[in-house]
Amino acid sequence: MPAVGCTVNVGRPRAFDIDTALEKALEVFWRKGYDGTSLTDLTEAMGINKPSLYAAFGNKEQLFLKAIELYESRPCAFFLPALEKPTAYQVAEHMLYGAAMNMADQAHPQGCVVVQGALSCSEAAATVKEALLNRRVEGEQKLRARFEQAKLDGDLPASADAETLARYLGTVLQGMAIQANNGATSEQLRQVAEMTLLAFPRAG
Amino acid sequence: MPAVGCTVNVGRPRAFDIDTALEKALEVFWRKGYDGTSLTDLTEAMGINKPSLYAAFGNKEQLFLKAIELYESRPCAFFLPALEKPTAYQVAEHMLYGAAMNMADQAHPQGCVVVQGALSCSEAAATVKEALLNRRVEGEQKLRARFEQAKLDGDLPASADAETLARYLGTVLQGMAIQANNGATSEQLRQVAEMTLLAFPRAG
DNA sequence: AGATTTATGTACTTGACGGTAAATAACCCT
DNA sequence: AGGGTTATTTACCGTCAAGTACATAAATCT
Repeated sequence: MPAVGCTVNVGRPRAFDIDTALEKALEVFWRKGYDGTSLTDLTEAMGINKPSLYAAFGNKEQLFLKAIELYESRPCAFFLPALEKPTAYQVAEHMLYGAAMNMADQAHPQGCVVVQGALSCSEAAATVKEALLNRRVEGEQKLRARFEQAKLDGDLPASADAETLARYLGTVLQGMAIQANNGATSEQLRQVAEMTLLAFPRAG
Repeated sequence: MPAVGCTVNVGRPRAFDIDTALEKALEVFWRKGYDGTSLTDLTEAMGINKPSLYAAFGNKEQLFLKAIELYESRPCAFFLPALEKPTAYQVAEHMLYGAAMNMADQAHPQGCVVVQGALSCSEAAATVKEALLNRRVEGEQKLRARFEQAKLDGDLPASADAETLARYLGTVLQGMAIQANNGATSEQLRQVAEMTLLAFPRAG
């Protein structure tokens, strides 16, 4: 008897790597959005056929949600480390420069799948739209919490409005996603980051 | 014989108002995006059936492009007047406050159809995606040209980088569209506008 | 009044969509 | 070697997509 609650090595082995397949799916969703991506787009990119996709990922919606998780853990991995920088200004700095570098990176589609994956969409995409919206809002809440902490730490003036700072930063970051779609380069986004920081309070 | 080159009043008259039908179409495209909008969505919102839609507007793509023209002439009418303000700073000010007011306005869908109408989309939407991208880039070029003029006028320092200023402003404006989709209020966007202006150079 | 012209309503075509049934293939375990 | 289990392949389902043919209705022109 195999160990309980453990995936046993029984049955025909999967012929594809589930992680690289998910990466491929993410790339398609990123370029085409949820509504714009068909199952045929997905299966072609992933190199598998539909029953394999459904067996491994559930359905289109669940596949998308899993792709988003992958996105946050890898292509968009600059976000969380930036939060841990010692001062609010450095947090903003790393976040903005990280985004500038990342969003125009030619190694993957431009922009941010959390912004552009299901912004305006059909009713069929309502769930994923909501999921993306929540991620955007949560990201900003994390920024806000970080800036509240910075006020306690004294590296933001007590008069600073953490919520507005977070929203300002979120606005620029999300705007950068559109800019990257417009064809802006990393260098051009870096200049935007620089300007953005001019409005950012420095010391307590 | 009727006047040459003039639409004559012959045949059964159209039973719907073509402008209000276009307004309705714009609203649907705005909320659902190009890929997310079906002809059924359109005909229901417009109160007509498909042959009338095709006779009046060509097809889905042409209808979308006409809706965008309407958008720029009406819901997004703050853009061009802002360009005519006397100084670069005032241009930025009016643009940002106009956007803050407009994008979260509950009288129509939130955000900006030029940003969210076909950001990530299917190949079928390639033409409209391109059209929207061009509009975004052209808007920024107009800003840039206005700021170049401001340097000549002396209300921007000669050292100012008109292109970067325009891109910074474009980034925030486009970011505001996402924010409005996130549920941000006009007041919250106004605060973002205020912060944005802190980075904007004032006098020569 | 009758011919002409244009819009409308119904019904249809073709193809793509998301999703699945059933048969077969490849592995592990005893 | 054979049974149990899981993945793959092929073919399919029902639905809805965009777009259209055709008959009919409502106006103008002569």
